[in-house]
Amino acid sequence: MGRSPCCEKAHTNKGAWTKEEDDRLIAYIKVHGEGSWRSLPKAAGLLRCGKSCRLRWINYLRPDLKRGNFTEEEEELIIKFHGLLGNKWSLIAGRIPGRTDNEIKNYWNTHIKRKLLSRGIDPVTHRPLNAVSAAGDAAAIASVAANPKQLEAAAEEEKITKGIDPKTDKNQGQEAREECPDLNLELRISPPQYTSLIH
DNA sequence: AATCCAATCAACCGCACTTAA
DNA sequence: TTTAAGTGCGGTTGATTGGAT
Repeated sequence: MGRSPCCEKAHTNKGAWTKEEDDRLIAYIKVHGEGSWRSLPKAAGLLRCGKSCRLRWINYLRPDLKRGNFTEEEEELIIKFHGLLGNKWSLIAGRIPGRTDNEIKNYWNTHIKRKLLSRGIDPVTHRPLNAVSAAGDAAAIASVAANPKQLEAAAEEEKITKGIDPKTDKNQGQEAREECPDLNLELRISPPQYTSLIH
């Protein structure tokens, strides 16, 4: 038969959360803190699986979440970090305070992707869609050159953050190898008009 | 007024990765 | 060292909403 679900409990709620469930989850985490997601639902008296509780907390109930539309600045940051990191939504979210990976991913797929396409930019490679125009490339490269420090700093900080934790030492090299090699070759960002906003 | 259709986004699923035993 | 349990990520789905016909 089908693969067993993450929680084999038969009477487990799914779908949208009710106010009561939210309140229970918030109250429980206020007292006991985050984590131990698997045992949390039972302890908190919730008929949910741990994954569902974690997701609800991380993406919606956490008190440090920003609400409302993305600002121009946030959007530009997302585009830049996506150009740098690809679809590493949690890494991108780590650089945009108060925003979650899910939120950023949704926003990318519904708004930014479309916007880039309409500008003739490939949302995957961040390069011009059509025949590679030397002029277009030059402009894109120039706009990166306008603020390369910010991007470098982001990449560097990422490494440092991981490096501080001795447990992740082993993985660090691997990850760095995955993310950094083509940094300078493939990086493209949107038109120069935005660089003024960043400075 | 009724129906269709596209956009949005909260939530789910499967799997890769990490940690504990 | 191996293995099992736990956690987090990214892709995807589906209910809802709002605009168009």
